[in-house]
Amino acid sequence: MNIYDVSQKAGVSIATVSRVINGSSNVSEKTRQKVLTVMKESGYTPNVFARGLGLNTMQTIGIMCSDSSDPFLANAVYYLEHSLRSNGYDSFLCCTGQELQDKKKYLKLLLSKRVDAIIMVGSQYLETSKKDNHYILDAAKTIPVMLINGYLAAPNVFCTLCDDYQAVYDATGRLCFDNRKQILYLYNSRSYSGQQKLAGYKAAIANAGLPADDRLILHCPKQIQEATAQISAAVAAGLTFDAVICAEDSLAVAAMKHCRQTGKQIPEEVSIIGYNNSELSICCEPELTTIDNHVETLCTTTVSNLMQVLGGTAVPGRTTLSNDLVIRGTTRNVQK
Amino acid sequence: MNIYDVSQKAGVSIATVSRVINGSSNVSEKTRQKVLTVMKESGYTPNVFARGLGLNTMQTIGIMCSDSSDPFLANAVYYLEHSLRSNGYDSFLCCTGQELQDKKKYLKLLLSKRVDAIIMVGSQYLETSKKDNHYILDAAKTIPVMLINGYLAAPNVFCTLCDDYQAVYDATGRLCFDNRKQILYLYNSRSYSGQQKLAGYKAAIANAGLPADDRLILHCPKQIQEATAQISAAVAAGLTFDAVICAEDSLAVAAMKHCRQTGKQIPEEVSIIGYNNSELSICCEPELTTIDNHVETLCTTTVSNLMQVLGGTAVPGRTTLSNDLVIRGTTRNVQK
DNA sequence: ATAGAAAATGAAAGCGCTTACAGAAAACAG
DNA sequence: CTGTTTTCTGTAAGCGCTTTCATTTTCTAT
Repeated sequence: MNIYDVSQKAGVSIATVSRVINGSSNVSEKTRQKVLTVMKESGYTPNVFARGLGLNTMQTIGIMCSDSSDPFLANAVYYLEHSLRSNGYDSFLCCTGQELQDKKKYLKLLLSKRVDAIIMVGSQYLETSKKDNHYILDAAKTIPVMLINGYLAAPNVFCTLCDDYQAVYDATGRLCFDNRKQILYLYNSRSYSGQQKLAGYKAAIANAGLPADDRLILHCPKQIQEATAQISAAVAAGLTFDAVICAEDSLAVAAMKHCRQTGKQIPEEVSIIGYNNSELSICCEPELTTIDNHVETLCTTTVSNLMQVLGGTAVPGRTTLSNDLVIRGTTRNVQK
Repeated sequence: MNIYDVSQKAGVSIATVSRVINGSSNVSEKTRQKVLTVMKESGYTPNVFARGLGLNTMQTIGIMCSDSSDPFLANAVYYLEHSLRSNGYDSFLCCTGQELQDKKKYLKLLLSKRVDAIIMVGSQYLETSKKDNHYILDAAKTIPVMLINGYLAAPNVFCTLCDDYQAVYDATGRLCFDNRKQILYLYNSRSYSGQQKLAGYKAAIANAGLPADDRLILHCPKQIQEATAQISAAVAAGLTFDAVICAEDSLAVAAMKHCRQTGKQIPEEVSIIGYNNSELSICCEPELTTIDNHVETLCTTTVSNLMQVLGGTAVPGRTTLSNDLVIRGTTRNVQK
């Protein structure tokens, strides 16, 4: 069943059928109805390939995500897909992993599939070396690139970020206000947003008049068990702390495990703050105080920006959204 | 840059270039190299639309998944994508949600995109009413449909399942062996695999000579907090138990929360077993004994079956894999 | 060398759709 | 009822690729 068959059944030319399919206004109402009826009755679906060949667009957006088993990213992908769909676009998901080479490969793949734009979710897509970001700029020469939680100033690249600096600054400030003196900072990624978070931490420490102590800044693996071991090793080597702020909820869970294993009471002796307000944060006991970065808003904003870009409307290169601190059971004020 | 340009630069006809692209054997080595060089130098990529038009295939598999934020499904999607990719196929992911209408819509969408096959991951795709599964059979008339964790006997439908019945039977048996007498069963989904699990539970209970008590079978929401509330409500209404076996890890976490809130010691007073061996299971304290259903194997097996189907090799309609019980800290033998 | 078989190549006809252009029908004014 | 617009419809030329079929080149065995 192709457009020709439809045109025959409806007694018109294929051009007219095509016009009906594409909603062209140059079709009389009577003809339109006739064609629509035939299409419905015969269950006709236009061939996407032929359509793509003619229009050179597939109404499809490529989504790149480093790891869909990361809860934050999985959620983001979910919201992105839905938001795109409700705007009439389909999506093409790639789970790229962390390797630069793979990212390049998948990006090329998406370009070869002729997607209309690319959304990269996760700051993992920004390499520390500027030269390594070149593959993104290359893609942006062809189609718009949307970056979630990363920032790259370049033409045709549009970024949506949450204000990680401010969020960590505020959260750390709260720990200081609660009279914590040795605030441990756990992080996993050195990405753009990772740097922002760290900067927020440092600024808050300085602002509270606490000494800057690099031993309190600990890089951890993402996996809970490994991270727990890392913390325990640091403690065995002399590290002490009375609060922890983490760049990810999973690290906060690791910190909680460590505390439980070593008998430190939460929140009496140690306050802990996570990041992402993920499912993990309400699995623990006590439940985790954490920073909510509003994944859904992040995603819908990105898609709405993208729609504007595709529609030819100008959009700022960077859109920043704010976060909230969700207070639960792992933080408490201590009397000095 | 199209195939014509390449053919000109290489001094051959477009037919020859096409043969090189498609790895046809009827090209002399010298010509092949010449063409390959030109393609590389000019960065040429074949246009997928034109290619699809000619070949009527896109080398793309549609993946349907009800909710990519579910850790089990997210993992599955990840493994599926990778496995497909390494077999030269791209994938097209749809997060359909639970609504039958949406599932139908997305399935239609995938068909209209001319995917070469469809993988449905999660038993959510099998409705209790047989008529509601008709949309799957319709799709199977056109392209192969692979079902993960669901079973539907139909031509061109191929199912990969883990042996949920046996897994729950064994796990429940172990609780019996540990002298537990009131084994609570928590489940969320009434899907095919959900039914299998429940049947395994009932059979084990019967086999151990314990009385069948429907009050011990509790349907819970998936969300941890809601599930916890549900359990607490049942307990307030008179429910007692000394062991819990769950159809999902999240329900086990909920059970643990309930126990902690009501002061029941795990595993001294209550044993708990989860399902999926997800990240959740090592977040809790003590860590959760759980059933590992080997997502990765499930996915690679499915893809490998699919490749055979696409290659024209016969494949059984059902492939069943076995599970393992991973013993951690939430189970213990009690002396009677 | 040469007939015959095998391998390599090219010309051209689609694949199903969009769209520029031209022509027909309808609408309108006088 | 004619001449002029305006609206609608059809014809045909692509879009970039695959593939059949015919043709040319190369190889093999005599």
